[in-house]
Amino acid sequence: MKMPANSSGSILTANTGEGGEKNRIINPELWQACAGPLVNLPAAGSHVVYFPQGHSEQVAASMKKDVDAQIPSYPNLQSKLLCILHNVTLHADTETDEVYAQMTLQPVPSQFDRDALLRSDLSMKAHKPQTEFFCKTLTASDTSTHGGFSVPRRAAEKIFPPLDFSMQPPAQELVARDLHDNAWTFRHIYRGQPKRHLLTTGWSLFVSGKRLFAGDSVLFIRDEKQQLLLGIRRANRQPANLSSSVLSSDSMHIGVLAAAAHAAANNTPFTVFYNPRASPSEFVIPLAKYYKAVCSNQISLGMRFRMMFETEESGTRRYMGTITGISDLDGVRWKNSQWRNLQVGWDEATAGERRNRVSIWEIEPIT
Amino acid sequence: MKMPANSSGSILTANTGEGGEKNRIINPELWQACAGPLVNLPAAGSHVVYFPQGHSEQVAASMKKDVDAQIPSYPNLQSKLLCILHNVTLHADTETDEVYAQMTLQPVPSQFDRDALLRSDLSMKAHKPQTEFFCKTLTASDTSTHGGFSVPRRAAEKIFPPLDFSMQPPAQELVARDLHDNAWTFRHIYRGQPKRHLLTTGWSLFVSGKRLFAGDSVLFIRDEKQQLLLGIRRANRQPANLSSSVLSSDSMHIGVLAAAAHAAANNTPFTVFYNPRASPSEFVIPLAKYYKAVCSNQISLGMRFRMMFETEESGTRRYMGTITGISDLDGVRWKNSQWRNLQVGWDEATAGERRNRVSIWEIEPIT
DNA sequence: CTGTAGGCTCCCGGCCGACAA
DNA sequence: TTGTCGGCCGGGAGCCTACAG
Repeated sequence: MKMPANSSGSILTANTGEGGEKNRIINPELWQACAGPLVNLPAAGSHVVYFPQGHSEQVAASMKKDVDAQIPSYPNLQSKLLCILHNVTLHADTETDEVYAQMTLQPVPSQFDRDALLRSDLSMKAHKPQTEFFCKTLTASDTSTHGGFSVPRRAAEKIFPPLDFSMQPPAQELVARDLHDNAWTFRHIYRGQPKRHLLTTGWSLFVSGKRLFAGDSVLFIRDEKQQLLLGIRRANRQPANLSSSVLSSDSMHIGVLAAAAHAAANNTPFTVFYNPRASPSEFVIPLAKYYKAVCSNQISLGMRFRMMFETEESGTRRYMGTITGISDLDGVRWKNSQWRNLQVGWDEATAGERRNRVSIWEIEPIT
Repeated sequence: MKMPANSSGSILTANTGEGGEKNRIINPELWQACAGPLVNLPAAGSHVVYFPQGHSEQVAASMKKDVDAQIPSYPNLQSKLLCILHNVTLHADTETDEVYAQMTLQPVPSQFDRDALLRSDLSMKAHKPQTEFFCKTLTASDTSTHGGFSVPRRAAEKIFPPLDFSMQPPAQELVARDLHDNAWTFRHIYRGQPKRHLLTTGWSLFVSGKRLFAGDSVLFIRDEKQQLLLGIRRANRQPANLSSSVLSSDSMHIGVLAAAAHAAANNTPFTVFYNPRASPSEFVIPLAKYYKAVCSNQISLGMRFRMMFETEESGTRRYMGTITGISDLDGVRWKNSQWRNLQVGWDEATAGERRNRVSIWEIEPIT
């Protein structure tokens, strides 16, 4: 297991995977765009708090299977581990383009470390401004074999190179690279009555190559070098890697807990995968963020708060809610855990899909 | 976790998976045909020997990643566990059609149990005769969009319903069901100069639907009800589920060992997946087969033996070899393990791809 | 007996504007 | 502003035979 010494470096270091992925750097801006606006990975070298319970939840979500009563509890494994984050690498599944991050964590004795807190704090402030970016959910027409892709006007004007309007009709060839650095070329044309931006030749190859369907999203960004990049986000349709056919979900859950327990007992490094779009919540939290929330938020029943959510088109908006209870999510295995121990209600009735349990560092109290 | 009482029943019980797979019975004959002629699952209710080391090897093979030195050793976990096999269910990956079996094992105190041995013995004798079956490796022409599928003459005559040769040309519609019980229809026609059997209309849909390429194999069988079934076997091409993006391979290996260790310590059931075409060797061995080998085979250096292998077209043949050494495969974690502790050489020089380590129950000594 | 290639047909992939939400 | 449809053209999917190994 490698453990590079660059604990400073950039916020996101992209790198090769465990398996076959060639030695290819994943573009961090594109990864971030695919992961969504709420995702903010902690910096390599900083201190973090790791929640095995949350990790287990991600496994459950990926397998579409709840934690089984068979799973032994690990009485020596605490509900949170203070760790140093040695390494963060960005990845994308070669088959599905699903983005995920690999993190190497090493538990450290949990004595207060002012220096660690400061460094963690620094990494948090480094949240980059959103790059030039647009995201569109594909319509039936966009994905049918009958035609091309209808580009939203603003998107085309903001992201694509300007067309030469002296041509009749104005058109150009676009080249955009995906997470695996594959180049896709499209004919971009401005035509029709009324006039509109369209991607024609090359588009259907992309749709079939990525196996996209109506409801999936495509996003374009322009990176710092003015290069055009594109990524995809699949709709939350069912057929995920349901059962991996390699390991039972029980063994997976046990693997998560046993690996963390072993690492905690020996203060040795261990590796986790964080899958931002599969997981309901981040389970590796910057130490500074954690401390800030725990120290400053005085939690009480009836307390009002705001919380960020991602919108349909990859924006953010805040919803307001009220704390209705404080209790263990799992009183048997994880007693007195802070993982989603706040029961909440939401102001807006449409909030059916929002979670009814959150952790303290996810919310902003209203002062 | 269910634990049905039918410890007698049929050799192979097919059932639903952990995850979403609908409540669908996988046809045991088709599963067996896809798994290959050497695969012989132990019967539910019988006693087996489970080798965590072999299980770990399967995980490594599935991830294309060797076991890492980071994995803690489980000193309390023996290299073999005597278990009762509560349940065996057959599965096929919804995406790839890869066949695998889920087994529920429960460790039992390892005292000799004559009754268990007998029952295990019974299950072994029940090896069914091969059903009517053919298997063909797809050629470039079979998979090109230019044409259909050329059916080997003997195969068509043995498996397909007879054609009405009064027609000009003789033709019929075939319906065959795959592992997921999806029906595929093909036009079967006998034409050309010289005459031959071909599948035309419908064939290309099947090829693209299953994402088959030249080198992959397709197989047809007729089950007891004279129904036509078809399965596929992919060539050993690289892009497997390299990294699952859910769990690090370290955690997977730990999960395998920790689950087995926990089950062994408490005599509670645990679940494993056996993937016949990914794994180099079976790691759940019928107790009778194990005992027979251990008791009757007097192993010595220089001993001659035969061993079964699968041929190109899903037949079997024996190769001869000599035992060249007896030693631990992994002297650190698995001392004195019988898992592939025999080093061997093969008579035929072309045996480059054959393994140089085997376990005692895989070979037949030459008397 | 069966793999590949050439020929031929026609279906549907894919580009267009019309129209309406 | 943009989703869907009807029109329409051309390339390639797919059925056939010929030929060779």
